Amino acid sequence: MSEAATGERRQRADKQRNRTHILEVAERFFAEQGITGSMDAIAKRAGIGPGTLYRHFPNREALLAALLQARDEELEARREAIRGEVTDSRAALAQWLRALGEWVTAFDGLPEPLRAALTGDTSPLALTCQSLITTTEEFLQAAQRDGGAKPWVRGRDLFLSTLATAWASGAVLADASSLDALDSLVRTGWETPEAGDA
Amino acid sequence: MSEAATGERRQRADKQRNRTHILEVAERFFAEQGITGSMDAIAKRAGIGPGTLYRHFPNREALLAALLQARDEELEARREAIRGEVTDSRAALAQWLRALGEWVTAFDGLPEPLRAALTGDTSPLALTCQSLITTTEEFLQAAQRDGGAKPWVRGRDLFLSTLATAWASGAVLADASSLDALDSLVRTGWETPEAGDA
DNA sequence: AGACGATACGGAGATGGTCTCCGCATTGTC
DNA sequence: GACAATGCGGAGACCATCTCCGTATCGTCT
Repeated sequence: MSEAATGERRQRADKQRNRTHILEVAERFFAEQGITGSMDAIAKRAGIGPGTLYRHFPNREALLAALLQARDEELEARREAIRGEVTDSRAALAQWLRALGEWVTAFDGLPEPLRAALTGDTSPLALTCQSLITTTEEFLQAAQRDGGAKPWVRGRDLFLSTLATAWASGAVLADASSLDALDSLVRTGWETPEAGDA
Repeated sequence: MSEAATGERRQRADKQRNRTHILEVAERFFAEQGITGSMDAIAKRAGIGPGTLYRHFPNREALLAALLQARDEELEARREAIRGEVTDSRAALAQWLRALGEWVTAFDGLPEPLRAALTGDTSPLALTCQSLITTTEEFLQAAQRDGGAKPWVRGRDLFLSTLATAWASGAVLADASSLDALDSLVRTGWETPEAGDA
């Protein structure tokens, strides 16, 4: 009864094996085809039946949430790196937002369910979003204390902006300069003017 | 051969009747349910078969494009009103962007296909987008001539920002202040600082 | 090792959506 | 009133999501 401590029976070995295998396959699949690809196709590629896929992850969102949780750790590492290396709080916020932007562009179409998670609150993605907003809030507050960011801006708004920019960037494949333009548009929005700015 | 001038045969009366009827029904439907609602449901509500719907509009985008073309006229009227009434070019641009933002929120989910039309270029919505970008460009250039907008901003980027803001605003039902926050974030991006600003 | 209960798997199929095809009805003309 | 030409309707092909249950596999207990 060693598993009594966790209150749950230990799960079967094949189940665990299947779960990690599904995640590996889904990660490649989403990276290649975007997150709207057919679920049954993922099951087929993983060599399992649709029933098995859906027992592990009851819908696309749940699968996505599990995938992102793994990627979350990379982002946390990035956060710690920025905290350790970047002393200027304004630059730190900028770098964090950049990291966030890259993270959210990992899979094509990812911004959509993340935005939905902000309203739906019942989504398994909601937790991930919340933690990202919190981190953004921390960087933002530090920058605001040092006068590097405008005091009325909120972390949630910056997160939404990042999401929106990533969403829009799906349209600028042929025109990468638009992405930079949007980024700097937003950045001008939260940053305080440098001394000597027009 | 009075129709030879246009190069086409005059279409049957019932066809024309059906077309306008479909448009009326679809407009209400999209306004109520958002643009992702079932096409067959629209046909049913219009009292016609799906085949008829698809013969008039081969897909959702085509239907949307026809709908927006009608709404386009309202927006053009708005544009002329701004041109006539607002003398300050900076304020004119701001008002135009506001009108654009409202226009694009008329149907829930509209930003998505509009963004897609910017890349796909084969979309029937591409023309509409292009004309909106052109108008934005005109207001922007006027503002830039008068020193009211930063010279490096492009009309296309402002249009994308408006789209992105409208997209994000789907997430802020419970929190309307976020929408204002995003708007002002973007506005700070393109506007030149007023004299005496921080 | 063997047998038994619990657990997980697989895939057939229910449901719902997009879009097509073709026999039939409606229209406009002579 | 008859005859092309044109448009209509809806059955159904196709694809996606997600469920259900008979069957296979696993872990355990003797």
